[in-house]
Amino acid sequence: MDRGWGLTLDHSEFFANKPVFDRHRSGLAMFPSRRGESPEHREVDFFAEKTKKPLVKNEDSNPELSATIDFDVNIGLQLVTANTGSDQSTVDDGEGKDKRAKSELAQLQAELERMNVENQRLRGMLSQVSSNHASLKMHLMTMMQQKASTQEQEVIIIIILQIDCYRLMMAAMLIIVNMLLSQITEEKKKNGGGARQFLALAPEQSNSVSEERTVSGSPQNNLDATRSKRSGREESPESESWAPGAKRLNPTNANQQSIEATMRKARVSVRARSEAPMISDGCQWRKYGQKMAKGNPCPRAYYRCTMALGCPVRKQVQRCAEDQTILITTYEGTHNHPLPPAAMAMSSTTSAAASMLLSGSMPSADGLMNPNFLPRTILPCSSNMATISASAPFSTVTLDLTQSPNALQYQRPPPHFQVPFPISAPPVFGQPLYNQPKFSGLQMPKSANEAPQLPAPAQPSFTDTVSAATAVITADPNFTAALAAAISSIMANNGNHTPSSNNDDNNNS
DNA sequence: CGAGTTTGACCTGCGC
DNA sequence: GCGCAGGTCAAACTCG
Repeated sequence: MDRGWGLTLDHSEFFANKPVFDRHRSGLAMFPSRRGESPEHREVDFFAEKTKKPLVKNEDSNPELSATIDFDVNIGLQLVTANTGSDQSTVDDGEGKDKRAKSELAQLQAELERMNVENQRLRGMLSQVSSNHASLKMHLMTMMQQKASTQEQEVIIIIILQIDCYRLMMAAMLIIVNMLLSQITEEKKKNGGGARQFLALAPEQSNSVSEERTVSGSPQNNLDATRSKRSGREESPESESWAPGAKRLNPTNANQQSIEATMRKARVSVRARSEAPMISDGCQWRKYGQKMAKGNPCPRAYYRCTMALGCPVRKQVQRCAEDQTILITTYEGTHNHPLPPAAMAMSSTTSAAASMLLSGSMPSADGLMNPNFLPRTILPCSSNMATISASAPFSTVTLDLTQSPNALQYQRPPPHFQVPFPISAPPVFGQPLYNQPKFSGLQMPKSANEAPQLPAPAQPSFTDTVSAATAVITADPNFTAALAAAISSIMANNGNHTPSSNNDDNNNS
């Protein structure tokens, strides 16, 4: 069955005042599935109301600018990735299987062609957006420095930042298409059955494939069986999520556990400078072990979440061997309980990143999720800021928050490191940018009536300031989390068109 | 006394 | 099969 992938970037919702860390609300809101709407609503006019207005008075004189402003993007991909109709194939006889396999193959080929087309389109669009973005930005800055009033300057700053954000979101979409494309190509190479293997990765799918994989006596199963013998704790229902190798063959559990087994393999590593022994991420942790790791004089500490009984989330904390001021925190698993606001962003980031890896079908995702691709694609203008990388064999997404030289000077200096989570005021997408606490460095006015405090000569130049503000956004874990959550929402939407039945972690993140 | 930490032992996976 | 490294367990310990 086809499922609307919902890669529609609705302008009004994009600016809606919604927290972006709630995948049910904001994540989906950022990329709502609009299957019932008319085609014109599926189109994205990036700067429809905001920038087509004559905020820039002489835009007509700049063809590049006009081109940018009139840039329409239709990203309603209509990608077909689900296979609810073929779920019963595993119980069919051989002939039925053949027919079904051929049908699926044909479907995949058609899908591949469609995605190739979309991929090319998106690449072209991204290239055009990037190019136009640069010239528009330069043009705006020139204007601002020359003749704009202070109020216009304020508006221009916001426009510039929003343009940056749009561009980043578009890059993220391109990544998604690339990932799917890569997956399908890979599975096609492997031939027939692989298609369903890929499709089965999505949550709430039919159980046949996952069940097969779970039933097989994997080493993980043996491990868990052994552990269950050793410790009664692991046999509690809550603990089964942490022991993903299924002990029972209940189809739903088997499927869920198979997914969780994969999720468990996905890790999210956060690198941040901190003098504190552990970053404060809003969760309660209990240390359960410590080990000396090879090649690192600093011990690695093992923590598990104690906010709920049987919460499967664990984390490892270790200082970087090369630079011991850098604290590396690696998260694993998804919380099975409500989180305090302070913990939501990190949880959202980790679960979203895990979802990215999950839907990326590790082996085939290597080409796309290599350490260079994501940073350059998602954060082309701030590659030295927050970076995301994926590395084999542990499928780890790394958020590197350590290299944030100038821009982060504008943030408040953290006396005790804490990942900042102004949940009620998510950056970029929800509220006016100048209301964001992070923008204190910009010295923006609190309201439009106030005269903005222009940078004094002794302060950084305006160009620096805008770059800094942009960098702050992109380096902000909230932005990263928002972006990851958005991607994750799309992934989840792809695999499951009944959001109400989605994973529990959606409620928590 | 309960909750959290420490630490040595144990188990598993993996490379040789 | 063996040894190594990573990960986990659980008894002993500490602290409020």
